[in-house]
Amino acid sequence: MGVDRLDGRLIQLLAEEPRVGVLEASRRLGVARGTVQARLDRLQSSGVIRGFGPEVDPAALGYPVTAFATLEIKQGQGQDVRAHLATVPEVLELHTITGHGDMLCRLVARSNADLQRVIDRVVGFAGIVRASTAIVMENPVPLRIIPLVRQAAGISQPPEAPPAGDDR
Amino acid sequence: MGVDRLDGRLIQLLAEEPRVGVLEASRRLGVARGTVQARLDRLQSSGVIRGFGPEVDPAALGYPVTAFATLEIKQGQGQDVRAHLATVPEVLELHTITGHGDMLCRLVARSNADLQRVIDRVVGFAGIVRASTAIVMENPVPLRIIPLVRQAAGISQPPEAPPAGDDR
DNA sequence: AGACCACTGGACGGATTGTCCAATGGAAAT
DNA sequence: ATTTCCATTGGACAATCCGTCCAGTGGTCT
Repeated sequence: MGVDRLDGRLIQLLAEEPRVGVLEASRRLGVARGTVQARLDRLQSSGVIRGFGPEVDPAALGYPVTAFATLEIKQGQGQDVRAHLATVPEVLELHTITGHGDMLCRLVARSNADLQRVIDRVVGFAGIVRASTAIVMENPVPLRIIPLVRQAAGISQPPEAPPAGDDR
Repeated sequence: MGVDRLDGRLIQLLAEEPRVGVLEASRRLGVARGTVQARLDRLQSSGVIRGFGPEVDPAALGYPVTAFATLEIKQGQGQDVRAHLATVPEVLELHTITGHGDMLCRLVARSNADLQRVIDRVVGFAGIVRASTAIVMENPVPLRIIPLVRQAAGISQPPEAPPAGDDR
């Protein structure tokens, strides 16, 4: 039910060079094309790989400001608040977290000033008791999954950060 | 610099059905193939579309628990802490946020018990003064970008929840 | 008017895809 | 040890798509 090394290497390859097709992948991995196709089908049908949708950069769309808002919800208003937040385009994701009816959402805005507008729209809804916002300044580690895939597949982590002489 | 309606529709189409090729997309959108190719090239070179990497589900890899941890960093230890967190596979993303040397990171773990191990590894590093963790219970709005793309492209939002008048 | 640019519709060869097949290998079960 | 099961291999096939040219058209800006 997990992923083995070949799966791991395949996912890694696809992540690094999404353009490679099944045929090219089979050459890179040193296995038959049919094997790669079978693995890919299995990875997708088993849900490990959800899909290959385009990764859009909010900043390039004109929304360079990202922020995380913690919302305190009034008891019993959860459903309504979720529905409300789902209608706000600037809300990129929403989680319910441990705590007294708390939620955490990721927001984007055109500018710091615009963020105020977004927040007003987000919290301008009955059921939201309080909100605290944290603006993102830097993103040292962008959303990634490869290191986890490698670990799950039993592939040793790449010598990226480790200082000393790397490739030689 | 932005995206127009055609760009928006193209991105939306690619997000809904990643399998469609350039040719099929041109048919769906009602434009010439060359146009789609030109738009795609522009969207990618301009950075709006970063790529088409596989979307991997951590849960399917055996990491069904997600959590957000807010870390308070000791002055001047930022770089070291970042390097440290970057080596932890379970750290899916890391942000520096407003506040006194605060950071916010997304973690995953094999179980609630395993989360303790992950947190210990994360905070087990000089420079991290304090950490508070919030476990994700539900994810009402999974990471999405289409609504924002539609807004940026000037496409009216889909009539999903609100059947009649918008927000009134 | 002229220049510029995006889009169109078409063409080309090369490459890839989805889908079959039989044969091989190893591992688990009997 | 023998059988069974399954993943992998290497090959084949037609159909399709890709990357890349091209000339013609329409709209827009100078």
